[in-house]
Amino acid sequence: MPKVSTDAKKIDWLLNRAVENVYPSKAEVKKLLQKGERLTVYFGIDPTGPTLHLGHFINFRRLALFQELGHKVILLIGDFTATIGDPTDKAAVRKPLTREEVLANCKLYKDQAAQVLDFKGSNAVELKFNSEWLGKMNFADVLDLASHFTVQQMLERDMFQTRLKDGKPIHVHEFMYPLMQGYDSVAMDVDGEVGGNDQTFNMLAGRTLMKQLKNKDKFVITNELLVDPTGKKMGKSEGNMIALTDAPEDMYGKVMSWTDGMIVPGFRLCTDASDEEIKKIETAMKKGENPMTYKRDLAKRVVAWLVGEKEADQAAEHFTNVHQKHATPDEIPELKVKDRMSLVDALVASGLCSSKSDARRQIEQGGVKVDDEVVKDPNTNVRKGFVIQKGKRHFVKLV
RNA sequence: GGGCAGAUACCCAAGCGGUCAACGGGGACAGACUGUAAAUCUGUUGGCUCCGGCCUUCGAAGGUUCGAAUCCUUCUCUGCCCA
Repeated sequence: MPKVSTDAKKIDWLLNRAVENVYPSKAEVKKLLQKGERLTVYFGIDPTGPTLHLGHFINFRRLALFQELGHKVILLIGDFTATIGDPTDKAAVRKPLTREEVLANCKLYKDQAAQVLDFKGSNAVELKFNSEWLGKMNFADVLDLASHFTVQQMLERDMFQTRLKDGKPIHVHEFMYPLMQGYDSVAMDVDGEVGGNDQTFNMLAGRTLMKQLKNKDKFVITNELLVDPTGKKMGKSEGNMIALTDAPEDMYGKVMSWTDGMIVPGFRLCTDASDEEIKKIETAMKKGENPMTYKRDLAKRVVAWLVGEKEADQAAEHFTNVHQKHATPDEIPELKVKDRMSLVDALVASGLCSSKSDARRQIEQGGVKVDDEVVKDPNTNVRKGFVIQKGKRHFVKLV
């Protein structure tokens, strides 16, 4: 049995760094952690996509620290839940995945998570699947679970309210999701859970069930979400959420494309920078210092964290060359061609443009370069050896 | 079960017999500018084209009409109200 540490600094970090809320309260959880008893904490992943992303890793950071302190950490794969479809944060119903899809997605998670969590040793992170208990429940069990909540409680959720207001459908099975997630806590008999702020409702359902079924006060720590504080752009644009399978240059680039307002939250959520350091950055930018410098620093740290130092350096260099100096990148995608073909066809064949019409438009608007020269005639022909560029950052070489 | 509304491009959302490939917003792409792929401004955003046009789209299938996203019928799905 690993020894449990009560390191004040670490506990402080756990409860404050990038934390949105702590239930029942920071003070109580702090007291609990200071007792030095070994606790069980978990984080649930909804296996709807094939890869983990930055959002998961933000939670892993907190888990890793729990692990470091000697607590038992469970990584739960919501393989059962994913077949139902989680309504969280979606205006519409998410379509359920098939079992096969879910299992395929799960496959790589462990490897990806191993980047920051320890799956070996005496205090290894335990991987669990909620189909283990949820798959065994019968209708009577489900009814019993459901009896612990009221429809009004379910409807409290923001997004249900929104949908009601907008006249959008709310399906009955969507009420089941918090129940299932809540029951996970009971089945694993955990002491606490961490998760994104957007999961608060589901996690609190677990608290309710835990109290009623096991008379246990499960704690919940919710993370800040990585969004622009002005709320302007990020809410829905998870499009530039960084996936673990992204190339390091892409990760770097995605951070650079975050709005300036995300720099400070980014440091708080994704780096080990001390609070003082972050404060300094904040004031410096307020005084008018170029945010780009800090964003580049952040981008590099994020890549280093997710992939490695070396890759981070390379990604930074790549960015300087391609985006700031506008140099042609060293490695550009290649397209095999017979000999000569029309520029339009080449653009479509390489995937740079989605259709011939699109290609023509791009050319006519001056968005296409061949061997560094803007080409405005859509009837231009190209042949082997030419480098075609669309916009600032899309290249293809004909070979 | 009854009544009433609705289904439009990637998303939201106008249009309600011809001038509709379909207003506007978001997103995306491009251009200018810059501090970067930020912000701002501008343009583009169904497909094909011998650049004359041609073809396919407005929940589905039929119908009326010289002509339909627009009118009619049936069907599917959704919301609201009543029971």
